[in-house]
Amino acid sequence: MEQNENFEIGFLLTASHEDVGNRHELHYYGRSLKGPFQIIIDKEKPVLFIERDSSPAALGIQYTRKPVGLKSFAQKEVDACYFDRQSDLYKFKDDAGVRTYEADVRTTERFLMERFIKGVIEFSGGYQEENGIRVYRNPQVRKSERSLDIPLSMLSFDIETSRGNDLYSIGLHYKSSSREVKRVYMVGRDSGPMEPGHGELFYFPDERSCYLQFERDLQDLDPDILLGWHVVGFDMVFLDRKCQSWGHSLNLGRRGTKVSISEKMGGMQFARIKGRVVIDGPNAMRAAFYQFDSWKLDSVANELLGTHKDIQSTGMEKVREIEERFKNDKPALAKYNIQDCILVTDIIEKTGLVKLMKTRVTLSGLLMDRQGVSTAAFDFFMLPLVHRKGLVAPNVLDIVRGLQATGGHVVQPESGLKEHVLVFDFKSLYPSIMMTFKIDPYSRLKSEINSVKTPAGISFSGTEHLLPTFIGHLMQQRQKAKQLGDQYLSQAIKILMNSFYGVMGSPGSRFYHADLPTAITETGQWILRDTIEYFENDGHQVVYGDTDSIFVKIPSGERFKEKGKQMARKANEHIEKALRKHFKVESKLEIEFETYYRKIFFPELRTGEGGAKKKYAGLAIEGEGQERLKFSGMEFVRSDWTKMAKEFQYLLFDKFFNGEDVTDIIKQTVDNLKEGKFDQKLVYKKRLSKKVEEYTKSLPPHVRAAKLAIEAGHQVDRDIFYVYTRRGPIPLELEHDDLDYQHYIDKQIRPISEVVLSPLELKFDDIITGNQLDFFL
DNA sequence: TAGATACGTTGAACGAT
DNA sequence: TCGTTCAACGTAT
Repeated sequence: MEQNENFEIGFLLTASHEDVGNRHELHYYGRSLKGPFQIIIDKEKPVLFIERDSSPAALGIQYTRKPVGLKSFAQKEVDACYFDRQSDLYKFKDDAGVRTYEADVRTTERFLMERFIKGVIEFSGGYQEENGIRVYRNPQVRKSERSLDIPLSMLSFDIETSRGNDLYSIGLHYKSSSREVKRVYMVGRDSGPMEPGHGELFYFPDERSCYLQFERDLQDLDPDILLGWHVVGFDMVFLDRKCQSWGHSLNLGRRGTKVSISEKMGGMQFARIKGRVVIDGPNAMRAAFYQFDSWKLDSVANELLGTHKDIQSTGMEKVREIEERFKNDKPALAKYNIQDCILVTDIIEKTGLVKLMKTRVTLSGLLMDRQGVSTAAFDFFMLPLVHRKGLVAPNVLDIVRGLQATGGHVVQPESGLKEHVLVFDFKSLYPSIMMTFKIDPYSRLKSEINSVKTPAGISFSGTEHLLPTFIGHLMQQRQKAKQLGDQYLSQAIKILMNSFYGVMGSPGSRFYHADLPTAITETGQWILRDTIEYFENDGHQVVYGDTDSIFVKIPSGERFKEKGKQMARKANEHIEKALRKHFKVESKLEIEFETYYRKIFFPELRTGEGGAKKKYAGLAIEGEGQERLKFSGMEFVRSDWTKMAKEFQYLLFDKFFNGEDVTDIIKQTVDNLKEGKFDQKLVYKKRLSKKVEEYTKSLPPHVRAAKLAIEAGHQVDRDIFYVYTRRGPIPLELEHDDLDYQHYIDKQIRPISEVVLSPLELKFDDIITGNQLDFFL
């Protein structure tokens, strides 16, 4: 314990690097209990590897070539080349004319991973106070065994602008464990304060002085996290352009450093900020698997917090209202502005997103702004370990794609209604297959040592492996987290574990090899088929299955919970025996009883014969015996069907499962539609996967709608909302009084109805025209 | 600032009538 | 006008 006394423990927020003259510096920013700190390392040289027998062209670049006792995956000896500057390494990689290895590994990450530092760092040494922050140059650093949950301060901001290029105001909401600040910076003549309780309002004669005060205050508050809603793509881009026009730069980083904004693929913007993590609400929430019908701030706030924005209108109307308030009621605009900032803070706090992100950092080692780059997380774990096994990995660009792997096995169900069906699930199927058969990139290379053969005939070393041990630890840790009720840790582990299979199967990873995903999925297929066969031999009917799940019919009158548990136990015993017998491996698989459906319905394929895969609706019995309708793959769960259609499908199946007449609800829905009662529920939503101009091969309805919206001067982002009128698809932003009810009958109500009508031998047209009476005559 | 494959459905586009 | 193919999207796992 004493040895810890000189070491400070902190949490890393950002990492960057820069060539300073002839040196290369790594810059880490973080926060400890003593406050924010910066660590500068200038003793870590950028490195890549080249084959021993290669002769790089002379480029006039200084570097040191050294033998290091490492080999490539193909067993070629390599030398390390150390460069003074990162730019020299890049030039060498591109122009030296020799194959390089690991030239694309970031030096900032290499430094951390080789020391097993995952977000939490211990450091010791002298520091200098610069720009109000403690700066350590080349301190002693080491990984930490201690856990650290340090509170981070957040600053949410939002700008209001005119339709054109005028800045109206900037709102700021700062929150730390000890302090809260609400301020609005407004351009224009003093028009009095905000309503009491909403914060301070300051006026400035021009945009420049308004922004500069905001920037000074932000630097003064010095938050760890910058928050906002589309804050990068809108607010920062706007302010950056303004700053440029003033000959200034957007200095929102720590120590007054500037924000650099770059364009990603697909037109999305990315902001690099030293010392502060940017959390852009919608992106961050999507990355944590949140789903909302609409990602507008108002909708998300409403669903999550039950609150509403001060201005609820959207599009042109909203802009007009903002302009109106700016002209006539600046305090009201300020109130709107600050409330948006606060909403974002509240949403992020409510979701626990920061806590989840921090937890993910401590598991993967990737800092907060790199979460979601699964390949990088895999590198962070794997690279230091393969180095210690004497190997270096290839560059990602040198990876060649092999044969595409097959996926999971899906059973085609018989269509129609079934009763008393139990669903069994393999827990983390792919990770447990990797553990059972010791599948990872390293064990593939060492397959001749204590070979284990998978059902696909691909071999791995049963003893020389790295990932299976890690997965084992993660699974244990997850179990513990669940017991302790730590949902963030549990979720973070799940995300990480689930990424391994995808990474090994992606040519975007340096550890890709076609044999890895193939071995995993084909083993999955073997196990699923074998287990289905087991259930059938045991006298049960298997009605459906997909990848890691099996749907089994049981006789009526059984106590389903006991029956399910007992069947799962016996199936596990069977699997254990089967894997030992066929492959001489110890099973790490676990199948468990998941759901009891008192009734479950598999629809007929609309395009083809037989029951559709990946689609069903069921009446599940939950814990205390409550009934619940569940839908999988059906229109009810699809975001591109209208609200009317989804509500209709729910009611329809509710009746259907309870053996009630379904014709009434169908007729009623059509009548209500025609009477205009659903006019608010007829909106389609679809994603634009590329820019509108790039749709050249065909012009689907949602793109036509988007085009109209853009022509009318509306801003269209990722999702387009539209309705069908007698003129065709029209974006929600434009006039749409002439709704085409016949379209909605034919394209929404009819297909959903027919799924349950055809097994009842009823015809949709007869029902809505009233002809179904003939049937009873 | 690249995790995977399997699958169903819709409507446009296209070619043959 | 009809049947077929294909682009596009969203979903299950």
